[in-house]
Amino acid sequence: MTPPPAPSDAVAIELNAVLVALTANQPLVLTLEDGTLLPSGPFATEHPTLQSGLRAWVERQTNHPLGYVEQLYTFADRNRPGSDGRQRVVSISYLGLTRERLSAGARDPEWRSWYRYFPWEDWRTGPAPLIAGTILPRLAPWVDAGADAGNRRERQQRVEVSFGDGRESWNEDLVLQRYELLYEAGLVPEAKHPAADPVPGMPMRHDHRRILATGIARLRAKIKYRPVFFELMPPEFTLLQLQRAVEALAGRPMHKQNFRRLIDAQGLVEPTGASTAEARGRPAKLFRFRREVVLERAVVGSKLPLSRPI
Amino acid sequence: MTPPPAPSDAVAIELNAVLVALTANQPLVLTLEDGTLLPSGPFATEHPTLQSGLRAWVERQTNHPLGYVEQLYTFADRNRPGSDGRQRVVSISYLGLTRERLSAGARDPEWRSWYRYFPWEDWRTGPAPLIAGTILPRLAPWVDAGADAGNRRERQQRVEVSFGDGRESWNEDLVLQRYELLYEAGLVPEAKHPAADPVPGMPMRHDHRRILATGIARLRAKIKYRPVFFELMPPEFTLLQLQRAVEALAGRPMHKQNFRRLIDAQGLVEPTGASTAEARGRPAKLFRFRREVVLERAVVGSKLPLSRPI
DNA sequence: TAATTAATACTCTCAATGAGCATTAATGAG
DNA sequence: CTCATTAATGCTCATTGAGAGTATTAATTA
Repeated sequence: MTPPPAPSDAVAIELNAVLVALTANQPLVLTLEDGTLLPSGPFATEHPTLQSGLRAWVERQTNHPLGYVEQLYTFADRNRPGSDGRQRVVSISYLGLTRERLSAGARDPEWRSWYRYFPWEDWRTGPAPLIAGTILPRLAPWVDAGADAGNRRERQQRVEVSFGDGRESWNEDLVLQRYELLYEAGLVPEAKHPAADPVPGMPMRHDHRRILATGIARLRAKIKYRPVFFELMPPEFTLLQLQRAVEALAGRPMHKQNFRRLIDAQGLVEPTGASTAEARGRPAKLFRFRREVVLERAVVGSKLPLSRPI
Repeated sequence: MTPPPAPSDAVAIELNAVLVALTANQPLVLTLEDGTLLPSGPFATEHPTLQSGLRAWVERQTNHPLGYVEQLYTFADRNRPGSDGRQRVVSISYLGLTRERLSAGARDPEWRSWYRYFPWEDWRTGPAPLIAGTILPRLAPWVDAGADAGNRRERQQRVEVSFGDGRESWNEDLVLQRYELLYEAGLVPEAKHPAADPVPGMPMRHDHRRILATGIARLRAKIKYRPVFFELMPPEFTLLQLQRAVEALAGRPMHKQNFRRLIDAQGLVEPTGASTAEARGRPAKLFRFRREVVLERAVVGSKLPLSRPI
């Protein structure tokens, strides 16, 4: 029962990073090689911890501090191609939020909107037409191709939960489930037996688009109970800019008055006193985040009918 | 910018498991070596994925299927003792839920209540007296020993967020934060410079108590939006047994009527028709879970002021 | 038949959420 | 100077869910 840990066969540790920034209301992710790869590199042994290794490596590359880092997932499911099959790759992926972007217009590395990879995830101007127009019709034959009635029912249910009906009942957190569904149905080029005519959305090499989906899903879930979007904003910003930023991440439009009510109720920001003089109309007041509240906001809501302890 | 992945120096992959079961309203965790270790073992290269490796290994040991598996965290922060310092250990930890327990009364492996390791986490019969009686008084000097006023304020805030005032405002999800706070304050034996007289609660070797805290925290958070406690219950159970099970995990008492209202509203269970004939009074009806709803229940609630997409 | 245990039936309050309508404020273009 | 333009506010309203409490009914066994 207690097998003493022994060295495995040859193993390479690889770090993958989903680095997110925001510019002009677009959620950006750092990519390499013409947008086909996420930044990744070997884990250098001189670093005491994985996070410090990642942080050092990213900051050296981008010349900007990494505001927030969070581990995403560890995969160990593939072998290094070209090796004799015993060289296993363990890839540990991270989500990182950063405020500034690298040299603009660079070709490699390049910041790209994540909606280029997941066009069906952008519901900011209403339901993504891609879903009702293309995805649901393409998924229908896959549902019908289920082995038996039970399998078909299960597939149907998965489609409904992930994509809804294409017009309402959209859950923006299910980014990974949606990608995996399309993968299984062979509708993305990365699939094992891809359809000749995949669904729109740029693919990536290896499992990098899957890792990106994991990162987006994690971030979308996180902003609901922790104000991590702090790390993506400039030091001063208007409330409308903040709203647009959250909308860019969540992929959904928000109700302006309610958004302000919420931000206000949580005491997340304070006015700097200054205003913008952007365009024609009334200038917007500038705000900054109140760093102090970050700690307080560790509180989360519960969905269980708790009793007050006696 | 794109360093080609290369094999690291010698690396050993180790799997750690937090295996949870429930008996007699106690949340149990599988331990080894007189309760000082979590089950762990090397990652065998013949397994295609990490999860299948863990699953196979656990099921071989316990002769019971593993109902639910979830990755917890990957640590790579220590070196194998006795090696030349280049042999790095990457430990990947998992949470697993299982329905049945291994041979009862066995000494090793042994199922133990997790509240032996974290006695302050059990608020089922009211605030854990340990907190107001011992922990808060012992943390006070640590707060006062902060380097400067700002540091002291930050420490004070961390104590308040993690432990509340010891009587109310308890957030049961912050298991890991609380353990880490005690660790930093030197109040657990595992700390780097432990106090001569640590706080009650059984320690573990290496960082295993930390991993256990991570698992408990994850499970407590999860049951609020996904009915994973399915996997811990016998095939048939009464609603009161179910309530006691959830209370055991959450470490808090619940309001009976509201608990039933919630279970009912979600359509999680259906009556089997049978009843128990346990003790004196009215027998309780037996229920079973409706497996069908697991998929549907992927829906989560949002805390952002979303607008209905146009 | 009474004690015992489990299960129900309701009610009430409070806070949060999603939504809508209307109005005020401060600019720059002309 | 005034007017279109953009941003910000002020309110109201309905609905829902959570937390809590009181009282009553049901089915057993000692």
